[in-house]
Amino acid sequence: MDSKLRFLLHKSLVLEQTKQVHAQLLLNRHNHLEPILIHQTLHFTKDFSRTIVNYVKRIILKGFQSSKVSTFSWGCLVRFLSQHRKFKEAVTSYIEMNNSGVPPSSHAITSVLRACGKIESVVDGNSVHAQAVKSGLCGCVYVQTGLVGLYSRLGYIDMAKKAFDEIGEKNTVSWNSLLHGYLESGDLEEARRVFDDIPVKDVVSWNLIISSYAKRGDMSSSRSLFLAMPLKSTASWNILIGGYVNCGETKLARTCFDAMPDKSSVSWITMISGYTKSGDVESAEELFRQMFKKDKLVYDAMIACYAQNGKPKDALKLFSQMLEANSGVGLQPDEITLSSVVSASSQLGDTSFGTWVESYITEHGIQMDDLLSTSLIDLYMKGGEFDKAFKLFNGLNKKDTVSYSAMITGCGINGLAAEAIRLIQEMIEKNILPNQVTFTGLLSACSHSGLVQDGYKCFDLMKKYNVEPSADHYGIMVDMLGRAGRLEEAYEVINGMPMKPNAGVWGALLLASGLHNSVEFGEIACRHCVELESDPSGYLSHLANIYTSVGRWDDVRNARAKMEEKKLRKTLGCSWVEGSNH
DNA sequence: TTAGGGTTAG
Repeated sequence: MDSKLRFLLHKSLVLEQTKQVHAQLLLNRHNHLEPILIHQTLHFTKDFSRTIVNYVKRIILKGFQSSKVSTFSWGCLVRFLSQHRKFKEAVTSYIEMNNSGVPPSSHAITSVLRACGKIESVVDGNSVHAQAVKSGLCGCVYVQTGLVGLYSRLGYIDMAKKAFDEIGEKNTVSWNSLLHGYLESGDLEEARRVFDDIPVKDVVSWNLIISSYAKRGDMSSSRSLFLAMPLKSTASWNILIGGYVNCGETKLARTCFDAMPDKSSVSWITMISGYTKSGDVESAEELFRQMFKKDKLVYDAMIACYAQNGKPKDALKLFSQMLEANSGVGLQPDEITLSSVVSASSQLGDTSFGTWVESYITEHGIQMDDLLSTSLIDLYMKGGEFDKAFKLFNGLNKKDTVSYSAMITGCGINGLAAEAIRLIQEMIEKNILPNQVTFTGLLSACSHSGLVQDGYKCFDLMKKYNVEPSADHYGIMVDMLGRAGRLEEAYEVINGMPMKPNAGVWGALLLASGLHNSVEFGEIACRHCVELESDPSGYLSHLANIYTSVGRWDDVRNARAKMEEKKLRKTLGCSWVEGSNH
């Protein structure tokens, strides 16, 4: 029986099988095999699964007879969490292990050190270091290398160097961790020296240095090192692609993508995100379609692509496909998926979705982080559910420019100008710098509430914080002055613009001219709008309305005739193009 | 030890 079970345990198990085998173990009183079951299950689980974590945790918390076994099992769990990027949970589980008096294994220590580095927790990192010393595991190369990695990531390069020097037999990983430290600290010269000193360079050594140049936007150095390296891994290619994507060189990125021999999921995602940034949704879709096996991150990337490029309906459609287990996909969304999805529903103005997301989060144990909260804040503010928005806002771990901007924008839409002004004052006091988005929200708050004085003040504030006003910001100013009937002033603002006014700016003046029946400014604004836009009928009809309001019937007829003429020309143009195709 | 997915406007 024992051997049969052991055989079963060597196979890859999905949760249902784990449960069955576990039941059999218990039935046959083979409890001593539970740790192996845990190990195998976690070892073979490719995609992160919360149900598996919970299941394993239940077994562990029940307790084992020997502390050695407990150490082993906890180590497996902490490593699993850290490997699947659940760093906070890895640290929490490690602490839980400590609290139950189980001594750490070197596996647990190295995994938790990595996690501490990733979440940049100095306090936790230090206490793990102290424990490693106490438990005598500091002589282990892996643990020592883990310490180099931790301090490198935390930015304590001197500590990293010290830990590195203490390693008796340094392996390439130890060297790479130190290299990483110098790269992180921005000391390229020393990094280069370390790189040259590495006795046996592996792909990671090369990849680290290549990626440092790529991150700096120095693609020519990155590329020449890439060409010089002896054996390229998929990661090397991906770094190069990512570098080009970050510089906006989508075409060069695509060339690399097409040239690389073995594409990984990362390659596809990087390329899709490149198209997302350049706004080329079709190309992203094409890649997504071509992908054979789509993992969760690819779905995330594609949903984000839709959400970021003004296609919220497509984002939600893909999200529901992702959830559908019977379509063969059935992937679990996490906080990252949901933040895009919430953003999409916000664009559609569907507040009810926020409630759904919040209950989904509690039901599935998803951790709500600041980015997801921010997208919910945006959603609730736009839907006028201020209490919910403020509650989330006050609960943020770290308020930043984006979350403040979401609040201010929401205030702007709902006419809460005073609140918007209070918020920007608060953020400035906290040294959180406003950006273009913040000011768009703030100015439109003033505009919607008719607070011209405050609007000017806010506009001046832009200079103070080195935010270059865009044409849109001028547009809001024009809108604000125009609504207040100060058309002359609005026109002056347009003439004072450092850039060419766009149709939005002139459109704001035209709208205001309509509100205040000004033929003079209406004509000027309309003329510019017609020049700038391919379809002028809306502008012309607006002008016609202004003529109507002051009883200039000849002009009304003229304007309408012009509209007909343009419409006709457009139709003729279209049919000519169509005709030439045949 | 390297490479991939997220939030605010228009």
